[in-house]
Amino acid sequence: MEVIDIFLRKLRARHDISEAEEATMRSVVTPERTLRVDEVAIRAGDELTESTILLEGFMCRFKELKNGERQITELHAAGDFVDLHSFSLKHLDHSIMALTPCRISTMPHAAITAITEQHPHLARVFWFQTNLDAAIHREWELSLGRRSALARIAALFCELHVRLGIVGLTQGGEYTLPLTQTDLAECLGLTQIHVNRTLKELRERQLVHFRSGRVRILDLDGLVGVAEFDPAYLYLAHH
Amino acid sequence: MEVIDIFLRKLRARHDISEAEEATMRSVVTPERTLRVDEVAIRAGDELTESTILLEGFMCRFKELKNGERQITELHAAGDFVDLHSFSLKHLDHSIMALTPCRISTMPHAAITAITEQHPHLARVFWFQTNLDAAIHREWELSLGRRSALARIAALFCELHVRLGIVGLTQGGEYTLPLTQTDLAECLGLTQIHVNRTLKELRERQLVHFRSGRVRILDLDGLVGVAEFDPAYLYLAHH
DNA sequence: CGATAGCTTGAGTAGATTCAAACAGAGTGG
DNA sequence: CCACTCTGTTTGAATCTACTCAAGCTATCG
Repeated sequence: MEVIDIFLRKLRARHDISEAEEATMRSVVTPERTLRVDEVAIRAGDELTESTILLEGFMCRFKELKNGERQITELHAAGDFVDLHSFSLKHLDHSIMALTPCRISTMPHAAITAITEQHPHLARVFWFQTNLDAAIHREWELSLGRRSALARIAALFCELHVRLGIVGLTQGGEYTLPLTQTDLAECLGLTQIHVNRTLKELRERQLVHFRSGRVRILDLDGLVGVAEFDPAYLYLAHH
Repeated sequence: MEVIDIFLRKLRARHDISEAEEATMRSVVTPERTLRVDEVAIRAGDELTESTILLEGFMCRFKELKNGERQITELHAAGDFVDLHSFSLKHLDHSIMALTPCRISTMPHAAITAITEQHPHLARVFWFQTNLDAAIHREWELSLGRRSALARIAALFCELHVRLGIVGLTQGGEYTLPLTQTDLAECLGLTQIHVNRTLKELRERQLVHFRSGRVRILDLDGLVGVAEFDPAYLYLAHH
């Protein structure tokens, strides 16, 4: 499979991308490279001149407090433009790291400038993608601020089920998610221990099974109900 | 004072805006109108054809759970483009309401399309503004997920001190913030009662006073310390 | 086979919530 | 002008969700 196919698949889940636009993007991406587990790809504050496209694996954006506590603010899956926002921000207020081994490619900011000036539609598509990240942030704020631990985990599993489904990374109600319970805890604003207990409850309620890096949804309706999950914030309803 | 001066002041805090760009924006904004307290200006899901600029007062974006619990995901102050993201999203996943009486103006999406195609620099400025909202969302995720109640309130007061300072709405360490404790609770993922107790503690520690809609910072360094507030996420340093 | 990372469980605790009640201030109508 | 109401604030007591500390378990890997 060609390098950035999965990236195009993600864009096409929400937009019509022409052959010409596709060709333009293909022509400006750099050769892929790999990241090790826990490798910090982008450090808060660094001056950036290119944006990263995730082709395989899971990455995350995170912020930290002085005591070492970490909050993951968004999970990234294959196909995501993980730091497109650095194009206009120039440096980031947070860091981005690999949670699993990853393959990535990049798009130089100079190329993005050219694209946005020559392809107004693509400019709006890119802008949309960063707005989508913001929408995910807002949904996570709702989880962190108001959802119970049980609903929080349920909502995260629902979100990933949809997002991974778009790019063909689900098998029915199952998908690979090679994160530790500690990683999940850092997404959810909980402790690893409480995540463990809550996963047990989700399992006992026959809603979802999380084991050795794989999510098996046993009762999607039930899970959606517990989470009060409404996928509207993922903006998939086509235009 | 001219209608959208405060909006331009906010943009100019982070970007150079030319006379021509200013003139273009002035020519496309609609006459101002007012909102009552608690008036929902934009309802989740509505098809939108214009974006709203807040000229005076406080508004918020929020999401709700079925039991009526509400999470405010961002506060908006005078000068903010409260739903610029609706330009590319077309409808929103959340609602936006007035927390105080407000004066607003709007910019039609058709005008924004024209601006972005004819003024590439302004296009990037607008994109930047939505990325700034996302940065604020991320910082709030950190608060909601990892900060204690005390640090959370402190961080919010620090953020507003900076954001209101940009547009000239602070008087030294003081500013007007006509929100109820319930409003604050909905920003912070806490109950009103716990907000009340925590405000008391901030007062007793001589860090900040919040009373009848006014914030008086007594010890800015102390407040910043408690919050671990780093204004980097507000992107004021460079252009 | 020991070392390490990750998962599981138990016991005790703390931070925040719920429920309840009272108080303060602003606005309204008799 | 006072009684009344409404909204918002304050405080107390009891409770609960999630956290901390501690220990043991499991699987993997050199």
